[in-house]
Amino acid sequence: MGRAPCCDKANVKKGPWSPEEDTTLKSYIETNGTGGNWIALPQKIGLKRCGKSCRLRWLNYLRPNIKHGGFTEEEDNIICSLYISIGSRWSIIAAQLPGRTDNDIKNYWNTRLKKKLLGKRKQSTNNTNNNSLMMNQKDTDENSYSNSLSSSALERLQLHMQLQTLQNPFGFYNNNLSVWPKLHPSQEKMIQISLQNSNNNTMMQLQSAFPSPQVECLENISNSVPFDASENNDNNNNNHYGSMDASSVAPIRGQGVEKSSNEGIQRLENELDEILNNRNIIATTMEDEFDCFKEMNNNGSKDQSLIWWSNESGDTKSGSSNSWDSSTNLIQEGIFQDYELGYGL
DNA sequence: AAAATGTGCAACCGCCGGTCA
DNA sequence: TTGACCGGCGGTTGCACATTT
Repeated sequence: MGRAPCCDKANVKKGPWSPEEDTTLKSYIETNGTGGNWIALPQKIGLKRCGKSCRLRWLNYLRPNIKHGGFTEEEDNIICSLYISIGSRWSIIAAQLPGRTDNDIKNYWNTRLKKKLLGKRKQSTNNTNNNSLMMNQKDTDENSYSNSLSSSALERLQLHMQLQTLQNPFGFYNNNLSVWPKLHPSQEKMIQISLQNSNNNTMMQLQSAFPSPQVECLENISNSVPFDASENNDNNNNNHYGSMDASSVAPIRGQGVEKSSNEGIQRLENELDEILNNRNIIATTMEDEFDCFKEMNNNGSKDQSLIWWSNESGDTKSGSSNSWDSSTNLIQEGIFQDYELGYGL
């Protein structure tokens, strides 16, 4: 049996809001607040709207200091960075961008930013390989691969690799540590835990598929340093969420989110296996994707686009701790903490 | 000029977790 | 402890407008 609807759908208005409705809602909330009950609010003020609809309208449009459009490159970078790190958790991403709503960022990502980074993939593939039967086979394989991997994970993997390629287009799997986006310690920990919980061949497979000092480093870590779960608790007590909205750091919920550590680890393992199994497909298609970066490279934006992936000081010895822009470092701590919590790690 | 196609974005939908009686 | 209610979230849809054919 389904859940009862939040309102009488037959008697509520849907669709675009009129200026009169906006005025009514805005003036009431500015004067009285929401009253702590969105469901009851429309009845109070005589709006034939669902409470949820009122809430959404207020949060996404009527609320003061809302910015629409005109995303800056810095905002682009933040969005990309966080998307790769935590996926489509728009509320958390929005919390890092004052004046932006999760809906706005989500739309911006889906309609522009994602295409900017990934969207030319198909076109470039076709241009480069017009008459190649092998490429037709490759495309088929790639599509199959794409379908098999969750779109979020796939996009993040692609972005990860494309950013790497941008910095060093002549060596996909070279051993230059500075090329690899450095992992946050918590990310390393996640990988470490997932590997500890899988068979010992997994790290060898990872190193084989993506040979890099970073993976090698992770291998060493996993062999020598047991993970101390209490560290997470310490982090929890230190308010590493920074300026993040308290509502944004609730445990992960919703579709596709694991409810136990075993499920989380299992998913990590599964996605890693799929990545490894399809390594060759990815490797051959990466070359077709070079021009995906040209747009990001224009206007001297390359450095800015990648500043949060590289160590500004030029120190390439550390594989983990200096990869994040200092202004958001504490916030990132919180984000990954949240990520860990979401995976039950 | 008209039709087809693409794009951007506001709004809706359904699910989930927290709260409280 | 349980279940209803509510807020919040991410995914998706639908429509207006822009661009291309």
